[in-house]
Parts: sequence; structure tokens; C-alpha cells
Amino acid sequence: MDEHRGRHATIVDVAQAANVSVATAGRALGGYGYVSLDTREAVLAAARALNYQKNIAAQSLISGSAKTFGMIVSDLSSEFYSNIIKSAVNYSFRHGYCVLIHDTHESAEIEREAVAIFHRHRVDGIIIAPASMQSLGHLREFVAGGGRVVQIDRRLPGLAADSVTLDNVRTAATCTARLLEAGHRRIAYIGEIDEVRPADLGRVVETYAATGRMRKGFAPSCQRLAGYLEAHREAGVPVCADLVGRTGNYRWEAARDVTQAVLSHRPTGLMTSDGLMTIGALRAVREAGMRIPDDISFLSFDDLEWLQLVDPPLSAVAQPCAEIGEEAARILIGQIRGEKEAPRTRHEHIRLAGSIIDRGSIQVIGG
Amino acid sequence: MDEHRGRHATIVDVAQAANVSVATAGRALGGYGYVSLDTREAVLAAARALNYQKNIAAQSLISGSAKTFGMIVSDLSSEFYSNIIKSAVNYSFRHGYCVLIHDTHESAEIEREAVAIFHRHRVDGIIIAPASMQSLGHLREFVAGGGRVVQIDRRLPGLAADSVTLDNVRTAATCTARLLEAGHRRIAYIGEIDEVRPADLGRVVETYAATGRMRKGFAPSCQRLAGYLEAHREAGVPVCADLVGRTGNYRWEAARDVTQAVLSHRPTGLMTSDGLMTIGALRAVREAGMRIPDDISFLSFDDLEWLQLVDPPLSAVAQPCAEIGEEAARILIGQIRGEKEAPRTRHEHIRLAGSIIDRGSIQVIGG
DNA sequence: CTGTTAGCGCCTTCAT
DNA sequence: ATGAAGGCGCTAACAG
Repeated sequence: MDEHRGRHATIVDVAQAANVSVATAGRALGGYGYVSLDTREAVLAAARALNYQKNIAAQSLISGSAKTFGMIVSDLSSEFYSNIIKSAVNYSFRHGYCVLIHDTHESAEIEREAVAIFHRHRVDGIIIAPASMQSLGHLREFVAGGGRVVQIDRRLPGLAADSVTLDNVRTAATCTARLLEAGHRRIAYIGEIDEVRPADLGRVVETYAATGRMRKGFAPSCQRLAGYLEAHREAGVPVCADLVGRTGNYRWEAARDVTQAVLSHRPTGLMTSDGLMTIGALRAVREAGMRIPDDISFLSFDDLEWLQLVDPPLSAVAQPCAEIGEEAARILIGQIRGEKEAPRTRHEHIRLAGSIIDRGSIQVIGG
Repeated sequence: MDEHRGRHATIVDVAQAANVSVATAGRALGGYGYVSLDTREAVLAAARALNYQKNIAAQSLISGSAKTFGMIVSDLSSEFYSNIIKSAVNYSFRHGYCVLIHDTHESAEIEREAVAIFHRHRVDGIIIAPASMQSLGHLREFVAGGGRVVQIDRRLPGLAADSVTLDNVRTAATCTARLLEAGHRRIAYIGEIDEVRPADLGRVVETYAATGRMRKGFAPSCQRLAGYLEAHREAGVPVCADLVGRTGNYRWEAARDVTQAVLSHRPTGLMTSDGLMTIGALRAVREAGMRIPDDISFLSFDDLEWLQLVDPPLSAVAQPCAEIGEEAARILIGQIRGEKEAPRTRHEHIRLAGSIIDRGSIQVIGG
């Protein structure tokens, strides 16, 4: 009658068309149990003729799995996250999983909502770049209720869940070492560093120089500062606190202003803590009329597409986005497979290293 | 026993905890039918205590709707699509829908797979930027089976489905008019234009000049060429076929080479057919040692983030990504609402206009 | 206002 | 190798 909508063929329809029982049709369609070759083909033919598509909701009700992952990031359209999503989605699909996605705009409240909705969809796992260090109750609850979680990019220390992150300290140290090896002795670092109070910054640097110790902090810009300091220490090069620029907020205008100030202390090289800082720092360098790499060497943390399009192209350290996405999905699938008995108490924490893309913006100076 | 996984509270658990029947619990939880205030609160409290989350799979089995959309694009990580996805996802969530996503890398085969899987998930609709003009059988079948489809960015003429696209002709005409108004009489256009054979290009331009008619073609670069020609005609300015650069493929290196050749015909202004062409064209302009906007005015079709970061910043026409995504989701939701009886034969085709972002790369020359 | 009952589409024993 | 029957978690008739 009025079945112009939602008139999907069911396994019953297929069974009737093929003159078999629903059980047999189910076996042929689902690839389980015993079915004779002839019946199987008859069923498959009937299914094709009816354009039968298995209803995953029904399957999920029984199996408990919707063959679906949820993915939550703070900004879906950023070059970084969209690349991670792309690889995670592709990997998941190749392994039979769909991906539900959501964007929180860094709102913990929206994140909590997203987790709840994914829970209602009974996703087989959530890949998430947590929006907040504080509010993680919803994730804890999800995990406590048996939900699988893999954190990416950011890792909550208080959450019992796997993670795939960049090794910020090591990668920043590698970057710094590259500049040091090129002969630079006055290297500027521009970052948010909001976990360290402005008044404490000088002391942190000096303490590190004296003891080789510092609280690494959780924020990437702090961990990367640690790498910057470590590389100096290993090379036996003292750090001048005036060369560490702290914006305190996440705006490129602040990075421009801070860089402008730092430039007056005559660095010969400069590295940033991420792509946004790169924008501000580059602008300040240009406004100061300095030429890259002749007047100053430039190394961007985060490799964004436009870095190869500016003049001159800028060297950068690229995060392994594709790997991060794949690893996260791989871990989830691994968890699902390996859950015959083990209740899992230990967690996997993968830390990947970034790789430097050399575009010639680092000048080698007199060794 | 071994219920450390998947031990989700069900409506039965909640009903028992609240000492009511499942039906009553369902009514309280689902917000339908009559429930007294006291019972409702008791049920809700029990649900909260058990961290009950409704199983959407079960709900979907009855209602026929999983409250989910599917979204398929050819490149999830492109600035263009990721912005569209972001807005579509946000709009959908705000209206109670989740979004499943997939990336086809322009493969029609993967697209067919994605549609099938989304069909199995019984999505309430698919938002898609079709990968191929030819292969659309899977979409036809999906629509024939009662599936809802909204096309974005690209529109298949042979598909009975709504669409949200950019008005390429009008937008390109606006761009061209902007250059013409600035006094330019020799405006280069760099595009893929692969639907027109190289040998035919001159004839197409001349035919248009003579008759005001041309086959607009389906590919964006051709429709935008049409707009370019139309604007010239309206302004009474003749087009020189030598200024129309055809790459024939979608690679920035080709755009660079073609632009290099076109520059020898001394254009005073240049516009591209999209972001990739912009990369090649910009490189050619730089390599030719020409200064923007003094030696040549530059207008990019597609506004990418880096255009404001190069020196000098480049003016561009921005596609309304956020609007495209929202409109697509809005149409889908509208379709769902308006399907009491109407079997829908007419379809909605929304064509949005791009807007020019002026960054000063267009020089006004002697009027 | 509340409880009982019968499915939605599929998988899974258990017979045959 | 195949069929019959029960149930996953929820909603939608019905009664009461």
C-alpha cells in the first residue's frame, strides 16, 4: 500500500523467494553454519534480486556489536584532525567498521553529549582527542560501563584507556638538535606555555639548566619546551630565557607580538610550538624585515600545507597523522579481538615521533 | 559471570529498579504516552542510577530510523569538504542525528560499497559529493529503494535527488566582472577544462562570442569558464583564446606550465578555476618575476587558508562551505518531516553563490 | 494512568 | 543440511 518508504526486503522475503526457511536464508546470507552449495546460491540470487541489505540494527541487537566506531575531535576541519580522521576511517572501513563522527569545538559539554549518543548507538569503541584535562567523568563512566576508548593527540593521565600521541619531548628535542647542529646558539622558541606562569618561566629554564629536571606538564607547548631545553643541555649549549616566548593564549596575534619582542634579543634561529604559533611568528619575522634563512632560520612545529607555498618555503616537523589514525583504529580492533577473557588492566600508550621536512629554511652557520 | 563487557542496563532493569512495568518505563524514558509525575521521576532516577542509555539499535528496529545520516565525500581531509562536513555534522547533531562518514578517494567502487553499508545501517539519508558522473547505479538503486539522497558540490543530472551546489557560472561571472570593473581587458583563466578538447577550445570561445551560447558542461572548470565568457560578453569585452589556459588534468604542475605559457600573452589579470590551479598559477607568476598586484592582478577561485598567509595575500572567492553543509542536512530533515504522504517527484536544487574576499591582489587600472 | 502482549529483523540453540 | 522456536531491547497496540 503506502510502502513507498522503508520497504526494505527482510530475510523472510529472501527466504520465501528462495523457498527455504529463514534459518537457512540466514546461514547463507551470514556465512555461518552449514548450507549446501545449491541452496546458498539460490538464496544469494534471491537476495540480489530483491536488493536485500542486511539490517545491521537487528544484527547489532543480537551480536551486541554495531560494527561501528565513534570518533570525537575538537575541530573536524583542521588539517591535523581531518587527516587523522581520514586514515582512521579508511582503516576502519577496510576492517568492516563504520565511523560515526563528531566535532566538539573544544566544548567538554558537547563532548559529554557525543559520548552519550555514541553509547546509545552501542559503538564498539571511541577514538577521541579529549577536549578538556579536567572534565573526564563521562569518559570514565563510558570506560567503566565496558566501553573501549583510544585517546589520540592528547592523553588524560587519569583515564584508564589506550592512547596514540606524538612524543612531544623527543620530537621537539630533535628539532632543536637540528638547529644546534646547524651551528645555531641562540634559538628562539615561541609557544603558548600557559601551564607555566610568566613570572616562573625564567626560573623553570634556570632550574632545568642546573638540575636537568622540570615538570613536563601536560600541554604540548610545555612538553615541547622540555624537549627544547633537553636538546640544549645535551649539546652543552646554555639557554637564554629571553629567547623563550610565551603567548599564554592560543592566538596568532599573541605569537606575533611575543615573537617581535623575542627578535630584539637577536636569535639566529627560531622554532615554534605549533602551526598557529608559526603564523604569528612568521608574520613578526616578515614585519621585522628579516629574511629567511639568511637573517634567521625558521623551523615550524606542525607541517601545514601552506608552508610549502609561502616564499621561501618553510621547513617543518610533520606529525604522522595517517599513522595516528590507523594506530588508533588498529588498537580498537585489537582490543575487540583480544577480549575472550582478559579484563585488561594494562593499557597501550603509543608515542610516535614527528619527522623533519627540510625545505631549506634552516641556514647552516659557521661551525 | 563474565559480563565485564557489554553489560548495558536495559529498560527491563530500569523498570524493575523503579518497580514499574517495562511499558511505563518506556513511556517515561521515551517521553510518549501518559505517565504520572511521580512515576516518571522514579523511572528517570532509576535510569540515572543504572547509567541507562537507550539502545538505538532496538529503537531503530521498530521505528525504522536510526537517527543517523551517512556522508560520503571524495577527500575528507580537504579544506573544502572538511568544512562542509563540520557544518553538516553540527547541524545534524543539533537536530538529533548522528553522522556516519566515509571517504572514497574519488573511487566509484568504494562509493558503491559505502552506499551499501550505509543502507545496511538504515541511515535516514545520505549526503554525498558523487565521485563519478558515469557510475551512479548504486545511488539510483538506493533512491529507488526509498533512500533519501542530497548531492553536494557535484550534481548528477541523471539522479532523482536534491542537491546543494555552488552556482559556478554566476560566481565565476562575478569574479570576472570584478576584474573587468577594475579596468582589466586581458584576463587570463586557468582551469582543467578537460571536457573540452584542446583543439576545440578556440572554437568554443569564438562560438560563444558569436552566439552567446556554449555547452556549459558538467565539470566545474567548464561551468566557470562559461561564467568567465559570459561576463566578458556582458561587458562587451572580447575574449582572447590565448588567455584561456587548459591543463587537461588535475595537477598543479600542469597549471604552472600552462600559466607560464599564458603569461607570454601579457594578461593584466588572472583568475583560476580552483585552489589547485591557484597553486600552480601562483608559482608560475612568481617564477616569471611578476609582482602582484603591480604587474598582474590575481583572483583565486576557492579561498584556502594559506591565501591570507602568502605575501602578498591573495584575493579569492570563497565557497559557502558552512551553508552547503547545513543546507544539505536541513533538506534531509525536511524530507523526513514532509513524508506523510507525498511520494516526492520534484526535487530541490539549491545553488549558492560564492563571495569575493578582497585582500588587495586586484589592481585598479586606468579606467 | 499503568500493565500485558506482540512483534521489529536477525541469530542461535535445538530438533529433524 | 535444513527447519522451528525463542529472544536481543524497545515500542505500540490493547486492556484494565
